[in-house]
Amino acid sequence: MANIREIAGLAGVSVSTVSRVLNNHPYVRDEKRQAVHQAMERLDYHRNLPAIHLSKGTTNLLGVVLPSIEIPYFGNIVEGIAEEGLKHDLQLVLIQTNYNVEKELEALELLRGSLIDGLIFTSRAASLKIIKEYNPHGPIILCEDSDQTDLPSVSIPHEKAFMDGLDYLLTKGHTKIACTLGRKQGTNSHKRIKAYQTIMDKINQPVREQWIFDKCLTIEDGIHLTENWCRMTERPTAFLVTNDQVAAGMVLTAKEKGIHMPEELAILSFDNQQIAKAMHISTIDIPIKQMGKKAVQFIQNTEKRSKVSLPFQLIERATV
Amino acid sequence: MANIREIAGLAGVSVSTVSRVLNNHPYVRDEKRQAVHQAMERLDYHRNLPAIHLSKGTTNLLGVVLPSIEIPYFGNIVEGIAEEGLKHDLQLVLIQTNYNVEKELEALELLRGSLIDGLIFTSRAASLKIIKEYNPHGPIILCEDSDQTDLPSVSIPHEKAFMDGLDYLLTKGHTKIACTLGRKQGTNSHKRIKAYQTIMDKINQPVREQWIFDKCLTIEDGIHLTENWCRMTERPTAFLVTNDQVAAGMVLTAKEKGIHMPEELAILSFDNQQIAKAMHISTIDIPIKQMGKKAVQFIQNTEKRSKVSLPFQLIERATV
DNA sequence: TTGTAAGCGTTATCAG
DNA sequence: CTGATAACGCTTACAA
Repeated sequence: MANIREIAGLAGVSVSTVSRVLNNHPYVRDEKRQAVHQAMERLDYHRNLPAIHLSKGTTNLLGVVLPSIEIPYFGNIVEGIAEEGLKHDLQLVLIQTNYNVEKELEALELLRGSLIDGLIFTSRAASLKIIKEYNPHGPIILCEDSDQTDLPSVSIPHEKAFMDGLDYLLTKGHTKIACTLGRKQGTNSHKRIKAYQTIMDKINQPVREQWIFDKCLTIEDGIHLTENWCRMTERPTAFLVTNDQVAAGMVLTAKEKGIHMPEELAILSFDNQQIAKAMHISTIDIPIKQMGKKAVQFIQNTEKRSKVSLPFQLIERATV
Repeated sequence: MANIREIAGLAGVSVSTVSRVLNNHPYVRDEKRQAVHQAMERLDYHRNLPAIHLSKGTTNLLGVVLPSIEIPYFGNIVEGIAEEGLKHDLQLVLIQTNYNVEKELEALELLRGSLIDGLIFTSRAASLKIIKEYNPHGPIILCEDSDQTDLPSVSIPHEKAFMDGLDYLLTKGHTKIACTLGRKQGTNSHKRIKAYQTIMDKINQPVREQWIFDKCLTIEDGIHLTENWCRMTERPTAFLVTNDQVAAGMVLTAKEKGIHMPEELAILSFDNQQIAKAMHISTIDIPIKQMGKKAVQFIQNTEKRSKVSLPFQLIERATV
């Protein structure tokens, strides 16, 4: 693999000149520029990225932490990040964690080790305190409804959205409402739980712990949930669930069991993916891709606010 | 950011010694090792990855080319790659292409530029000829049912699988069979088309070009397809479709329109994702994750064959 | 066991 | 406009 020095030799110029033409600097006489180009052609020259990275101190690589790529929500964020990243010539390094703190630390070490210029957490298990310690090494963006302002964050207002969802169920006559979460420990889930408690208080309903279902993320989970619901002695009449996948699983199973929807069982979910539209599931639209894009804009310093709150929208369909 | 030289100075040893303890080399007296560790602690030392990469000539970074992360099939492959990559301490660099050849070339340039040690094409638009040219710069693996042997490939035997699927539809009494593809130009699609032609010939049916639907990948596509089907003058009684998403869209719409399945319209798909099970869709299971894993094993030289053919399995459910 | 020194391939400063 | 030359931070012969 020819290097810049060999090019310089063959072209009869100095390495600096070669570097200049490589980086499209002005102030290079055209003859020399041509000579360099020819030499590069002749020796089939191609730049060595790690060398450039070392010399420059930056890599144009962006780290993305996500629990699992198979959960559409995260896939969508990545899609948004990729789309916006493309504009800024950024490549993505994916760190799949399954909410394993160790893996998240590895991602942070990539930042500290200067392999990536910035890091986006689509979700996290590690504590904010730890994450913040890495901030000096590069921008870190959180895709969550965060109250702190040390780290930029982008999200919809989950508490408000969850309250709106519950209110909607209320107006439809439901008071016995259950809900599901993806991961109770998450920031977004905390907001959702808070909203749940607020509304239950407001309508003088007890907060039944067993009506807050944790770890519900997939169609499969939705199926089990409906089966579960059938066996319950005291049954909620409505569910506000994690995402459209869970809702889909619930709806499919409910239909099979001849459960009347939405009279007997109403379901409202989050995300508004294709599947929700196809199955006429009432849902709260989240601009997921947009979140990814905004996150990149934070990295690029295009976005100056420390917290961006994106709009959500309730979509009325057939399941409520 | 402290570097190896400063550590050496503080610890009273040479840089080589520091490097040795950094890389767990033997032949370092314990005292010195301790001293180095202390110095690293004191100066909060952390290695600089690009420097290591430049020096070593490798990066432990693996490139993954995929059209879109939102198509579950590709997401699954990536999941498999990530899982297996984890074992070998590989990080993933994602290159989303939307079948844009330019983007694929960029990925190949990352390989040539020594940023990634290997590259996996989960699918491709670029010609084999071009891709092969980059092989000297690192291993390139194709996730497709390829006939060439210059580049390692991993796939199910698509022609056989498609024929089996068609045969199955035949045994169920269907002769007027249509099919859908994700992208006609793809290698896998070619195999599928070939199988389609073979079987249609065998049963003396014409190959109706308008019964081969291209660009069918999503639930939405499936919905349109059924709507389309309703308007057709001559209707197929069965579809062998790209994937479970398309099938799901078709089934949902068919049910809404009161179309009798499988009598009036039978559907067989590929992949066997959660949604297929949930909706009782008959499908041909593909070990997608396994494909990703095998691809990584190729990169790691764990797999010596040039072509790996994985088993598929027809899953009988309610739509045929 | 340990140290010296020569890379790895660029960029960037500074003098001309 | 151009060229020396010193970084960038680490690995790895080779010697000792």
